[in-house]
Amino acid sequence: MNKTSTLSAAPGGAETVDSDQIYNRIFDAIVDHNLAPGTHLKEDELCDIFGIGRTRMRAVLSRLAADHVVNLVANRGAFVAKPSVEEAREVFRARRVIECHLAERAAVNASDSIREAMHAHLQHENRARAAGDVVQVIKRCGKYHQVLADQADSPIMAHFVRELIARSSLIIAVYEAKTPDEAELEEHTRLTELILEGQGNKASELMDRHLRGIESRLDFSSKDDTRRDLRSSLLSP
Amino acid sequence: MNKTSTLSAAPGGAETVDSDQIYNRIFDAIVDHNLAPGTHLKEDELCDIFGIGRTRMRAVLSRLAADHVVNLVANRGAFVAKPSVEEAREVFRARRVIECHLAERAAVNASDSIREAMHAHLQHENRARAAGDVVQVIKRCGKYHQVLADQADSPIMAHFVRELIARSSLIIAVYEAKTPDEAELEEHTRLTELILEGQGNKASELMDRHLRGIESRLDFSSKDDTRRDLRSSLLSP
DNA sequence: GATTTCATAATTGTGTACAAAAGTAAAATA
DNA sequence: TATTTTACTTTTGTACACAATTATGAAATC
Repeated sequence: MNKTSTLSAAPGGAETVDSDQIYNRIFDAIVDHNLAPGTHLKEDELCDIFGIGRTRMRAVLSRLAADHVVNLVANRGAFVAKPSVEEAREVFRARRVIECHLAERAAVNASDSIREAMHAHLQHENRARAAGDVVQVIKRCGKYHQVLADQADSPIMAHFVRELIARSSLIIAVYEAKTPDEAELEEHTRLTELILEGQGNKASELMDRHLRGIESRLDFSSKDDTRRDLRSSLLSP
Repeated sequence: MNKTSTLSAAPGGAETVDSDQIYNRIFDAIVDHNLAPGTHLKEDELCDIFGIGRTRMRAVLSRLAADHVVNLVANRGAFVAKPSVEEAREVFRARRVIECHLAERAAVNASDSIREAMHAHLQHENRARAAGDVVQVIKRCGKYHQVLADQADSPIMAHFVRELIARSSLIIAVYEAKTPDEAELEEHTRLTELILEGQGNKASELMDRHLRGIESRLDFSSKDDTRRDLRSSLLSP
């Protein structure tokens, strides 16, 4: 009954919810396909859901807009972004440029901490696959690229990748891949091997093929929009 | 005496200033070194200067923070960013990755429109140099990279470059280059030639050397902060 | 004199009220 | 019936008031 409440310190004090949490909640909901592209994010509704005023919710929506996962339309409000075909191609082009570089760099700097982080993630990924949890598999696949980027010791490019992955998730939502795909997991495993072996060039090449593969499996045809209930999309997990 | 006022249309109507203009005004002031790194951007002061309320000014400052040219510190406000040495290195690393790719891509797609845009810009650059206008030369040098990025037909990466250039400008402000540099202009000319000749590889290589050159001329020593008056920094041009 | 304490001022944080714009649907018109 | 008009509702845009926090400087203490 108590929002996100970490129990308040002051006696009877009006606890305030962390804006960052709300931002992450919505960001994740979008990336995890719990909020369909095109969904109108009404301010009052969100304020009710999270128990904050419009001022702060507006700031959250601005941040999401800066990440390009939300569009702000003047006098109409915030909408979950709905990438165009051109935008989709651009996102994957940028990903190839940056992620190939980061894969190579991670390979050159291959260390125990990288090994640890990558293996930990691959375990999650395989576990989800073994359990047949399709939703989890999709989430983990996206996460793999983030984990890799974070290990390349290039925070600025890792930040770009974060945005590009989120946008990719929207692209996949709009232009749903024909095959949910098996090869993707294998490629993650192989790519991890190459990086840990310090094979920078090969890692970069595989990353390029991998990303082209994902892009080529997209289905660029018109789809009908599916709508969902805001409250259940955001409050369920 | 009348702020930014484009004379209002409605009779006696309270004209409203465009937030985008204000955003650009401050962004440019930062990039053009009219606003020193570390400067406290007080909300009330800015509101007085531009004649808008705090709500809108806050939105503008958030956008600048998303660009990483301004830092938002909780309960203390907005400050012009002051990049650390590590951040400086990261920015230039990212620039090399992205701009080398864009230079190559521009060369591959070399067209008349690219020739036109690049030559037009180089003229400005040389004119400023001929006139001995040091401030203008610095501005134009940064702009060159933006013009080039915009010609590579990769809007997402061009957008990343825009942010990186702005951050580079702050880096240069903090770790002022020893030599204002002559070679830089020459390299721009040579790079333009390579691109228009369709020599992608060589263009990419020269861009790499060019960016490393700029970075290597930075002076990473402690500097004292210089402060300036907000109003004169923002309203003069 | 240097440091701490405290009162006051300056500044940011956030909800809310009201204005402006856009959406909606019933009534009027062709 | 199809279209336009109009009144009404919903939603966003913005300023502002007040709360919370931080900065400042004078007085007190060592």
